[in-house]
Amino acid sequence: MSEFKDRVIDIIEQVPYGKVASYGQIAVYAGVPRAARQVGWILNRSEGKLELPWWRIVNNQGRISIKGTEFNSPLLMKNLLEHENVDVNDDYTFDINAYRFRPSREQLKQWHLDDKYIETICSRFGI
DNA sequence: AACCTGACGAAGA
DNA sequence: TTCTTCGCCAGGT
Repeated sequence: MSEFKDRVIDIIEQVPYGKVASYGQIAVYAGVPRAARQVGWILNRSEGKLELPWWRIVNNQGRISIKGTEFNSPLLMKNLLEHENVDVNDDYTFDINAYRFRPSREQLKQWHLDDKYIETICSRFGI
């Protein structure tokens, strides 16, 4: 779990300004396709402790789905995204595909994933 | 120990 | 299209 967590954190740090990635996307890049839930768990538990662009990680439906803690809230997340020119609707939805982070093949290779797996990802996300 | 609950999401039915 | 199931797995009760 520790290795997976390290990978998740490393990848999230690389989601650029003005872009977003889904929990499932991060899980895929970290090498465990169905661990979206763990990604959410890691973010939830690391809030306030790590310097991560946590507001750029959203659900795959294009909706802000956090509940909110003393460190964050859906509104704060919305404001941070809008500050990066991501157009978020009042109901916390937005066009995720318009802003989705699409790593290059070079970037995917950097995350120590085997070539076959990378091909699967590329075809799935159209890279 | 058993069971529940998530900042999730793909696959079936 | 909407609803359920299940993978994933740490923490709480």
